[in-house]
Formats: sequence, C-alpha cells, structure tokens
Amino acid sequence: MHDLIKALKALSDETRLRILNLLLERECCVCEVMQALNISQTRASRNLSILYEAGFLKLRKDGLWSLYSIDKEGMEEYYSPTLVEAVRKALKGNKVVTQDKKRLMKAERVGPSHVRQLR
Amino acid sequence: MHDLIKALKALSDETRLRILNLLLERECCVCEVMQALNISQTRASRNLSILYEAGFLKLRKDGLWSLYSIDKEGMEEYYSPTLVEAVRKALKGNKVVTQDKKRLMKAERVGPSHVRQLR
DNA sequence: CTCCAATATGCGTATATACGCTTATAGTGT
DNA sequence: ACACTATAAGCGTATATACGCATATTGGAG
Repeated sequence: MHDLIKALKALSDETRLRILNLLLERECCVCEVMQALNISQTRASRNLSILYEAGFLKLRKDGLWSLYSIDKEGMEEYYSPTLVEAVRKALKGNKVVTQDKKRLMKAERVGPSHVRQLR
Repeated sequence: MHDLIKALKALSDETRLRILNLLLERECCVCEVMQALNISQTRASRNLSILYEAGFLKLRKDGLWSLYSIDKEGMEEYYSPTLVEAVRKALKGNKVVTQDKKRLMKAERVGPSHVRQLR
C-alpha cells in the first residue's frame, strides 16, 4: 500500500504531471525539461527524481547529462502503467501540456547556464 | 488538470484508500467506517468528504445516517473509474484492507456513542 | 590538476495536509 | 419545545510538501 501511495503522491502535482506528459513524448535531459516547462533547474531536477523514486522513470547518464524517460518495461508495480495511461488520456489535448510539448521542440540540449526563455 | 490532481490527491492517503476499499464491498454509513477502520468519527467523516469532493463517492441520506458509496455511474471524469479499478487491484489481498473488511462484517449501524472496539 | 558545465542536494521558508478536540447542525422521538 | 443522536465543521497544531538560493558533486576538456 505504501508504494501505491508513493506513486499516487508523485502524480498529485501539476509540475510532475507536466513532466510525465513531456516524457511520454520522448526521453529528456533536465535542461530540456527546464526549458519546456519554463521552470528552474532545482525544480526540474527535484520533481524528476520524485517521479523516478516513485518508479515511473528510468535514468540514463550520458556524460554530464541525466536522461530521464518513462520506464515502460521496468515498472514492477503493475498499477504504474495503468496510472500513466490514465494520466495520458486525461491530459490529452490539455492546453498547458500542449504548450509544453511545443516548447520542447524548440528546446536545445544545453545546460542551465545557456537556457533561453522560450515562448 | 486540476480535477485530476484533486482526484489523485484524494487517493494519496492510507485512510482514504482503506475507506475506498471498504466501499467497494458495500455502501457504508460514517459509523460503520469508524468501526471497520477503528478510527475517530472526525477522521472518518473528513476523509469520506474528501473522497466525495474528489468525485469518487455518492451520498444518500437516511434519517440521521449519511450513507456513502462508490459513485460508479456518476463519475463524470472518465479517468476516475480507471483509478478506482487500479487501486482495487493493487490492494487486493492486502492485509490491512482485508482486516478492515472483516471488521466491517461485525460492525453495527449504531452511531459514535455506541461504537464498540472491534478486533 | 584545474576550470567549467550539468545535475543533485542542504537548508530555510511558505503553504498544505491530517488529525483531535470541541462545537454546530440537522433528523428523531417524546 | 426538549432531549438525544449521527454527522459535519471550526480551530489549533504537528507534520509534510514545494520551492528558491546557495553549495556540493561529478564528468569532460585543456
């Protein structure tokens, strides 16, 4: 029950729902998440790791970059894919999420120090 | 998105997951929830109304009694039934929840003032 | 080894949440 | 009207959460 609660808590936050929807598009590094959602580095990193700890994401390191993606296979808790799918459906066409994905297309894989404001 | 977050938050709590699982068994009044989970009246009432506000429950009044049950038909947000089902599956066979249901069988529809401690 | 870059973490703070105690509200019966 | 009962709501408090600022960590380049 505790793991389920942890998973549900992880999803009970706008920032994290937006991140999850970004990652449904494709794997992202922290700085891409920052740009797409237009949030701080700390905030992106913290919320990514909360989703990670809850079992939704997998992490791949490439040099300085931390690349997060939805852990489709690795989700041992059988309910996690169901939750992700429910969130995906629920937010399909959502304005904020759509805008995030647009910004993601313009985002560049450069670190916090070079991040530009995206529209 | 806000409604989804509200629903997820409502589920992100042990007391409320236990209540939801009780109600998957059958309609209950507040005092039955108290007895089954062995919690206070305030706590039962508060958490029931949080689940209600999040759209998971329906309420039927019978005299002094407030009878809560899962709102299977009324859940307008199409994701709510999915979430309920995910929770149900995830907690199937769970010790705590099983014990709650056992106590529910022994519970009586009497108010807080007559509640006995159940084993 | 040194400097720089991308990410993670410690810490303080503001806000949210959960709960108990107490009191209010609203049916029921006399 | 009055007493009694089941539930809801106000309030205070303890704990959890989210965030930013500053700093630590870790990898790469020279």
